[in-house]
Amino acid sequence: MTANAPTAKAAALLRRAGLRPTRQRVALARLVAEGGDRHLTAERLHAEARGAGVRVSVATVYNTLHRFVRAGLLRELTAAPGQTYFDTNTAHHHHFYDTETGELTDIPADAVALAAPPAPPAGREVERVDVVVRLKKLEL
Amino acid sequence: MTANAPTAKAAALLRRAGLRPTRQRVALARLVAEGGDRHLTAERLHAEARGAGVRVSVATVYNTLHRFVRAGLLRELTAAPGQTYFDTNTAHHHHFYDTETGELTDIPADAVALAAPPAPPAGREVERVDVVVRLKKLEL
DNA sequence: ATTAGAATTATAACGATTCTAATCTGTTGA
DNA sequence: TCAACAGATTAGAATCGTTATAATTCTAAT
Repeated sequence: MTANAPTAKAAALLRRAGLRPTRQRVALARLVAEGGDRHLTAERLHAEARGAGVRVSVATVYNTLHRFVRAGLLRELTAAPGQTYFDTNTAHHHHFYDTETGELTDIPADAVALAAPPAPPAGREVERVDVVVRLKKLEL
Repeated sequence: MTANAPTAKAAALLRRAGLRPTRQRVALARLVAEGGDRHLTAERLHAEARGAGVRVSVATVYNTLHRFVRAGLLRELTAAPGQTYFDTNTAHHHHFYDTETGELTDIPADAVALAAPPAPPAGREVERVDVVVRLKKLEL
């Protein structure tokens, strides 16, 4: 039996990002990478990990998610108060936010054209531009 | 001595909005109206009220802010997790968000031109589009 | 004045997140 | 190979902003 391939890949990914490939990080990286494009909460990822038989604490899930963000593996996303989403799609794009369900859906970056906004104040530069299209129930 | 004019104005505003002009609401409405365009937190408004000698509980500040939002007197604003801002400028506009300080600054609506985004899913319509330009410290 | 309904309150509860301090693990280099 | 140190993980407590509860106090209309 050779070494587990997806695990080795995840470990390599972590090493490249300058993160020690611990058991927990490798497991979380795999769940993140293999889940396709989606908008994860810490709670959800924790539940998935536990469900997959990975022993990991909430604190570690939070720490790891934040490290992944700093490493560019995830993007933090604020659409609603009291819920931080982690977007596995790190490419430039925007979101629909359904105010009824709390669901987030991607909008391709090129579907939203932006004119140049005012220059940022002194000593600051634009990190990124987030567009959130808030959806409500259709009223007749 | 005639009746206090700003107080009477605030009471009339509340009545027009279908809200009973209680002592607390009148005081909060005055603080909101007289503070100019800004981005308030519940905590800040509570502190201002207490500082102005108004006896009001946090619960009432939250209730009142939400009622003001429903009445169109304020706009709720989500830019960072764990902090809900209430914008006294209810006109259509966007924001700079300073990731260092948490400070919000207005961007006029016409400074950001949007191409039509994809059609919303069935049964939904666009409530509004929020653009947040996230600022970071200038790197050399 | 009375009264009914609405608003306010203190306090407890809540969910999401972070902190703490102890324990464990991965890596390095002898 | 293994000792040792820095870094990572942990359970659990603590903290944050916010909301619920249930009793009390107002407001407005009679």
